[in-house]
Amino acid sequence: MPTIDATTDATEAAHDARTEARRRQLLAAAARLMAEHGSPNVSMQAVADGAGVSVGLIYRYFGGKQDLLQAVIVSVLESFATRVAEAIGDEPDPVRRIAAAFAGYCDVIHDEREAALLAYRETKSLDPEGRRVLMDLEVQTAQPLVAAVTDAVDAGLIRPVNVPVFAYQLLMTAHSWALKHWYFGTRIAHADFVAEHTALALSAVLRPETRNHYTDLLGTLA
Amino acid sequence: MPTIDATTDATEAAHDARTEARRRQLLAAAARLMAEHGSPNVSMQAVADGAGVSVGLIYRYFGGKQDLLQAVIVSVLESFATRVAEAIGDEPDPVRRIAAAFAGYCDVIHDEREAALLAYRETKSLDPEGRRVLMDLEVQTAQPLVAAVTDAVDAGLIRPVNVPVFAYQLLMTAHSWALKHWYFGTRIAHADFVAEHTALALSAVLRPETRNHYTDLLGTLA
DNA sequence: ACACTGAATGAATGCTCATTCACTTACGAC
DNA sequence: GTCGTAAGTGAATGAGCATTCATTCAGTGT
Repeated sequence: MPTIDATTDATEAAHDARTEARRRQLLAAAARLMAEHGSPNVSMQAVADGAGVSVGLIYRYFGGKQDLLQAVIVSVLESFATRVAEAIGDEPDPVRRIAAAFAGYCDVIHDEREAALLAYRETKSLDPEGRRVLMDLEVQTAQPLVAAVTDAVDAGLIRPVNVPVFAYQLLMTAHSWALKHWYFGTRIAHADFVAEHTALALSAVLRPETRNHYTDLLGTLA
Repeated sequence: MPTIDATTDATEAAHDARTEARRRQLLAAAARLMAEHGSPNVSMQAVADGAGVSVGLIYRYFGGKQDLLQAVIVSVLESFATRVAEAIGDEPDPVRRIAAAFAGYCDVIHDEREAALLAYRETKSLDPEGRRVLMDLEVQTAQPLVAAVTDAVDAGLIRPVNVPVFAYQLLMTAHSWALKHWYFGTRIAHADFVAEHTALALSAVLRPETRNHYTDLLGTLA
């Protein structure tokens, strides 16, 4: 039995776990502060204080402020992608899968409104390489929706549309809950917002002969 | 004849004109630089250089950096409002007025893409009072669209919808050309983007019996 | 116990930048 | 021409901040 290897493995695992925890702790503090005040208005000292740690330590985990900001945004987008994937589940009907994916996006945005805005506000100040990563991630996140729309078109359930454009329209609608919360927030409840936009989007593309299968999704537009 | 008053009036007018010109010159330089690099990355020195004046002069025209930023965003939104109002013209058919207003928004956003993004990115760093002003301006800009949708509903041309939500959906779609230009820019021409979204939005809400009046706007969804 | 390794600290460094102000220049009134 | 007022200048000030690094601390193997 390789006792030595086992010990080193165990300690290494413990080490990695602690490192990961620290990293997450720093990211969480940075995300909270940057979402609230904007990255340029948050000093490294403030992040350190927020995490209950000294400034110097941040530099053991991140290359610098730029790197920290990028890591914050990446972690936000990754959590979005994960949650959206979960939300869709295994709905077989492509049209209902569109609705489920859209609702998933909307709910994630609703829960992480400030974080979503952070990504919009601060992306510009990243280096080109960092921006590319974020764009890739976002396109990834949109993939389930694109797939569902493609399936619906292929199955003849909806009229032919420009798939990437239609799918991104839905994505942007979800984002708009965060971007224009000051407007929508006082005019409509989130659940109604989701229902209304689901109905609008589907009403635009459903074929007349398939509309009556989805009256539950069309609401007053049925 | 009040010669003295006339002279003072004339010189005062000339004075005001020069002051206005300077102000615009400074705003233009600031807008260009801030749109490109983001307000926090643009020093007052850089704005001064960009406008070909000295730093100190900026403080004769604006209270400080914060004030300058706010003035830049306000001027951008005001130019948007003006251009949109022009674009709509006097189309009598409410449905076609919706289409015209939407196209107007889209064109303005297309022409001033960077400026539009500036408003999104930097609003957070304004004081609450400044933000309120910007929100008012944006709602003003949306008014023609809200009015057109209201008319269309009242005239029974489209199904009843949540008017402010539907109108803002269109506004956000126009904005999304700027927000996601990295995505749409390589996938669809601007004119096609406008046509596709006009068709989608109208297809969602037009009554079956009125659809055939607007086949030109519905394109492939007719 | 002891030495060793890496985690953690926080004061010191050096830079950038907004803002000020003592001074200069341009210009209209007389 | 010359006086007064307003426009314009740019070096100096001082605050804030990212980043570094000499030092301390804590845990682990022997």
